[in-house]
Amino acid sequence: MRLSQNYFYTLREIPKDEDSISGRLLVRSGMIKKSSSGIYMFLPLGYKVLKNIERIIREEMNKSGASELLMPVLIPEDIYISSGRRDIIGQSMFALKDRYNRDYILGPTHEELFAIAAGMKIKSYKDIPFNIYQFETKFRDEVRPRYGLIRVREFIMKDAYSFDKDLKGLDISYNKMFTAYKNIFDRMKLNYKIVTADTGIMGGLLSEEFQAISEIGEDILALCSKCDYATNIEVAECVSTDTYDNEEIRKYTLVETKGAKTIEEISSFFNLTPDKFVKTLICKADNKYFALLVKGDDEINFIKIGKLLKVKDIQLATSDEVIRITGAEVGYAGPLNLNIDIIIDNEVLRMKNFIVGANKSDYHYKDVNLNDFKYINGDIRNIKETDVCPKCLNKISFKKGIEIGNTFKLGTKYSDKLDLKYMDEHNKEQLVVMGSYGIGLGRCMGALVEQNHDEKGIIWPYEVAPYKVCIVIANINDEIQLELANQLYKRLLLKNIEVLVDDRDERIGVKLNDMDLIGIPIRILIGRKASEGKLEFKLRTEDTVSEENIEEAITKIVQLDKC
RNA sequence: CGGGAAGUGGCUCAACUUGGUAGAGCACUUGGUUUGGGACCAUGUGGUUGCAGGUUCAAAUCCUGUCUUCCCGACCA
Repeated sequence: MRLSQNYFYTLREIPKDEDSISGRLLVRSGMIKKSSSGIYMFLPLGYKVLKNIERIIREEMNKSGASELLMPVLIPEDIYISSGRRDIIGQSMFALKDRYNRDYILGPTHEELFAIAAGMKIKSYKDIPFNIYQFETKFRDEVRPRYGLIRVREFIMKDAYSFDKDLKGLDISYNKMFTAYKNIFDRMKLNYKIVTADTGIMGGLLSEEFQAISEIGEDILALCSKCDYATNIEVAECVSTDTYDNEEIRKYTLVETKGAKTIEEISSFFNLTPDKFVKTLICKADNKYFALLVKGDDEINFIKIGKLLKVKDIQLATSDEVIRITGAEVGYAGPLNLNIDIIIDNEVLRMKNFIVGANKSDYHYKDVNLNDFKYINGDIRNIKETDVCPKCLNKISFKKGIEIGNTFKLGTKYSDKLDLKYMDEHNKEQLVVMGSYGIGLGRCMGALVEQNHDEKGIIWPYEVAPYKVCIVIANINDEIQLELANQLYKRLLLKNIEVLVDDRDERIGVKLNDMDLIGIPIRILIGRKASEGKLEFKLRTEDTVSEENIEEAITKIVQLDKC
C-alpha cells in the first residue's frame, strides 16, 4: 500500500475526548474515530487490525471444530421476553419499533437465536454435540462508555455456543473452547489471566473470564502468589486467619457523636481504627429490606448477598427509605432495635465491643456485641489485598483486568426457557445443555494498545499489525531511492507480506514519527545509501538500526514473518 | 440515571468575568528557501461561536430551554 495514494492521516494533537492511552493513540494514528459516545468508526488502518484479530479468532475457532454462521442484529422483542432476559438486561438493550409498531431490540448477545437455530437440527441425541459461532455487532446501551474501545455501546463480538446432551458433554465442549481461547490470546500476544467470575446476565453454572492485565481494567482480579487460584474479586471467597478478639464483653452504651457519619469521621471522633467499627447498610432486594453489617474497613459484595439471600436486583436503600426504616439520617444505622432482617459478615463474628450506629441521628452505640441483636451471618464482603488465598492460605495479590473474553457453562437455562430438547437413548425427552463463549474484538484491540506502546506510539504485535513492514523513502525526488523502494515493495508482496510504502512528500521526521505512531513492526528506511544498494533495517521494538542490502533485508523479513 | 465540567474554522485552544460584531498555533492553498527524527519565510482559504428562544441600540459574552461531549458512582466482551 502506497501512503501517498491512500486514505491515511495522523493527528499531532491529543484528542480531548479520549480518556485512555489506547483511545488517544488509536485516534491519533487515524485507526479509529469516535462517532458518538461509545460508538466508533474503524478507518482503513484500524480495520486491518480488527480483521487480523478476527482472522486469528476464526482460525482457532475453526480448528476447534466450530462452524461459523451469521445471525441478524434486529431481533423481535418477544424472543427475549420468552427467555426472561428482556427484564434482566432491561435498559441496556436498544429497543425500537417497526412501522407496524412491533417491538424489536438490537441484539446485546445471542443465546436465544442460537438456541432456536440449534433446535432446527437437534432432534435426537445423535445430533449433538456441535458448536456454532459468529462475528456480529452487538449493541448495549452502556451507562457510561469509556476508555476508547474498551467500553462501548456498539461492538463486534465473536460469540460461540455449544450444544451437548449432558454436563459431561458440556465439559468436553467447554474445554475445547477454553483451549481455543488460550491459543487465540497467546497468538495476539496479550498478557492475560483467566479468572472465575459471576455468571451475571448470562446465568448458568460457571463463568470464567479472560482478563487482559491493564491499569485501566475495570475488574479487580484476586490472584494467589503460590497456587493457581484466580478469581474476579466479585466472587472471591473470604477466609480470615485473624484470631478472635478476646476482650471481656462489656454492656453497650449510647454515645453522642454529633455530625460524625462516615467511618472516617467516627473513627477520628473515637480515635480508633476503622476495624473497631461495624458499618450498617440498608438495602432493598426484591422489595424487601435488609440490614447488612460489615467491618468498618470492609466493602459489601452485592453478588454474594444475592446468592446468600437468593434475591436479585439488590440496591442500596435511598436516603428516604433509610430514614423511614432506621428513624435516623443516613450514617447512623445500626443493628439494635431494628426490625428488618440483619445479615452480618463472617468477619464481624470475631469482633467484640464494637461501635455501631444507634438508629438515632448524631448517636452511636459503643461496646456492642453479637448477643445484643439477632442476625444471620455469611461471607458478604469483598476480599481485600491483605486477605489470604482461600485455597492455600498464601498471600493474595490484586491486578486490574480488561475482560476480553468470557466462557460460560450455561447448563439448561436457555434450553428450558426456549424449549430446546432432544430424544435420548431411552426415547425420553431431555433438555440440551448449552455453553456460550464470547470475545470482544475491539476490546482486544484496545487492550493490546494499552499493553504495547511507548511514548512514540503503538507497538503492534506482529500478527495483529496492520502492515508488517513499512518502507520509508527519505527523499521521494530521488529516482534511485524510489527504484530501490519499488523493488523491495514488489518482492515482499510476492512473498505475501503486507507492506506499506511511505512515499509521501513529507520531511523524513514526519514520516518516521508517523510510522512509530502507527506501530508497524519492521521499518525499512531507504535513504542516502540507496545508490550503494543499502537500506536501513529497524524493528519497532528496538532502537538499533542495521544496514543491509536488499537480499539480506528480504531474508530477515521472511524469517521474522515465519515465526 | 444522579452529581460536576465543557461546546468557538479540520485539530488544540484564546476572547466570555466587565456585551461593541471573532483570534492564535497546528493543518490546508500558492510561491520561495530547505531536506536523515514533527523545517523556515511570504501568501491565501476557511467560523450564521452546538441548536432554539429571550434581554439589549448591540450577544461568542447575560438569561431560559434544548442537544451533544467529557469527568465521578451501580453494568459487561
